Amino acid sequence: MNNHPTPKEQLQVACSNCSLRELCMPVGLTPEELDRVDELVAARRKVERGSALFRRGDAFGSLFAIRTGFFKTCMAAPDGREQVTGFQMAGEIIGLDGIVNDQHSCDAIAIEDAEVCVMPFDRITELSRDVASLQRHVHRIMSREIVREHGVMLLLGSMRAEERLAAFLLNLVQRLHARGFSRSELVLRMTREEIGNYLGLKLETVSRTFSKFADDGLIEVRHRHVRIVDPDALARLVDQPLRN
Amino acid sequence: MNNHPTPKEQLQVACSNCSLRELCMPVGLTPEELDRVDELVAARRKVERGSALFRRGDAFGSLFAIRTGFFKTCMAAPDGREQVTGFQMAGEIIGLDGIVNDQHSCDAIAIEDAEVCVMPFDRITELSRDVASLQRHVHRIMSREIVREHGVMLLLGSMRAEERLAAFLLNLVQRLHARGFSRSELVLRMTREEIGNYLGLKLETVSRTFSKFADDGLIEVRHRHVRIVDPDALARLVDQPLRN
DNA sequence: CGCACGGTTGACCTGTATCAAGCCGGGTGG
DNA sequence: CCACCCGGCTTGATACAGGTCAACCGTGCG
Repeated sequence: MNNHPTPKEQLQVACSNCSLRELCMPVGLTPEELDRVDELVAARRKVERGSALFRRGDAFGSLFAIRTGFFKTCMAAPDGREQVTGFQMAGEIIGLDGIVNDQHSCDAIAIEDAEVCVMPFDRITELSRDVASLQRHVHRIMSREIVREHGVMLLLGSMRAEERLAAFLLNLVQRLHARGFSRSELVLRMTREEIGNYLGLKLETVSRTFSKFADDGLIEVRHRHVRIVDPDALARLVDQPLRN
Repeated sequence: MNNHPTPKEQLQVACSNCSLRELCMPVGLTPEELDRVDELVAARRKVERGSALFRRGDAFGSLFAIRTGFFKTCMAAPDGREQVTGFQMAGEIIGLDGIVNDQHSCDAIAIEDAEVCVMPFDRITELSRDVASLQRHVHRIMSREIVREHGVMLLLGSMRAEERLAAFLLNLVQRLHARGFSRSELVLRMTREEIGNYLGLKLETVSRTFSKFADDGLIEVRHRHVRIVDPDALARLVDQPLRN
C-alpha cells in the first residue's frame, strides 16, 4: 500500500535487527508481530547538532525513536523565556507532547548529531489495535514520561542546588549505564547553561556546584568529562538532606 | 460476563447521562459505542476529605474520573519531603502514573469530599481496541498530562513567586470556568501550605504574595475566597516579566 | 468558652542570582 | 605553525528574593 518502505529499505530500518529494540519496542513479540512492527518505522532522519527535529507549533504526525545522538526538549513561555524540559538519549521516544492538540508544544533540538526513526502515529495506533503488547507499550511509555516529570517537579519544587545537580548526574549516569556505558564516567553533551536551565539554576551556580563537588572529592570534572568518584555520597545528598 | 454492573447499577453509573461526559469521555460516539463505554465504569467510590484514593506503592488497576470533589496528587522523596504534583477537579482523570510499573508512584488525596468513577484499565485497553475514538481519547489524556507538566516545569524552573501564584490562580479559575463557575471568583480548596508546596514556595511567601496582589488591587482575598479583580494584570505578570 | 489550626505579618538570614573579570582550549586564518 | 578570537567556563563580590523563625490573629469546632 501507500508509501511503506520497500523490502530493501525495510531491511535498513528494521527494528528486528536493531540493537536498541528492547529499549524502544515491546519485548516478547511473536515473529509475525515483529514483522509488522518493522513497518512502524517509515524512515530514518538525520538531525545535525543544533537543529530541530520539531518545533513548537509544528504539525504532529509521528513519534521519534532516537537511534544515535542526544536531544533536549524545551518549552518557551510567551515572553521568550525557555525551559529545558528534558534531555533524551538513544532508545528514548520523543514527540508525545504533540498528541493532544495535533501539534507540538515544545522544541526538540539535537545537542549532538543525531539520527531518529520516524514512526507515524497513525500506524502506531492502528497496529496497537491488533498487537496488545504494542498497545501496552505505548501506554507505558507515556506513563513513564508522566512519572519522570513528577520527579522533575519534586526536584524543582523542593531541592536545593547541590541536590538538584547530584540527582541530575546520577540520573544521567544511570541511563548511560543502561546503554552499556560506564557507571562512573560520563561526557556531558550539554552546556552548563542548558543544565542550569533544566535544573532551574543559573549557569554560574551549576559551575560553582561542580567545583564544590570536586573539592569535596565527590566527582572529578574536566570540562565536560565527569567522573563520579563517590556515588554514595551523591545519593545521600539527594535523599537525605535531613531537613528539619 | 464476570462482574459487570447489573442494568440497575449501570443506570446509576452510566456515562451516557452524566453531565461531565464531555470532560472525561470522547465525543462523537455512536449510540452503540456509548453503550459499551458505559460499561467502563465498574463502580463509583466515595473518598472523604483527607483520605487517599490511592497511595504510592498501591497496585495499579484502574483510572479514576472525578465526579465531584477535589484531589491533590503528591510525590514523596525517600527522605520524606513531599511535592504536590497537581490539583484535580471534576471531570479530570487520575491514576495515569500507575500504568508504567503496575503500581502507583504518588498519592492521591481528597482535599474535599469526593466521588470518583472507577474505570478498570483492562477494560479501557480492551475497549479501545474496538472503539478508535476511545483509543485516541486515552492517548490525548496522557499527552495532555505530559504537556501540563511541561508547563509546571516552566513555572517551577523559571518564574518568580508572583508569577507563579498569578499563573496558578489564572489556571484554577480558567478550569473552574470551563465547569460553569464564575470566571472571576473562586474558593480555594487547598491550604496556603499546599499551594506553596505545589508552587515550590513556602506558605508565608504564598500568604505575602496574596496580600501584595490585594494591595495592588489585582484580587480580593478573604480566607479561601478569592475574587480576581484585574485578570489582565495577572496575565501580564505571568508572561511579560520583561526579564532582560 | 476555649482550643487548635490555618493564616498573616514582621525581622532577620541565606542561597542563589547578578554583575563583572578573567581563563582555557579549540578552531580559524594569516 | 603560530596568533588570535570566541564560546564556554570559572571565580569573585555584591544584591536580593524568598526562606526561616517568631509572634499574633481569627474562625470554626468540640
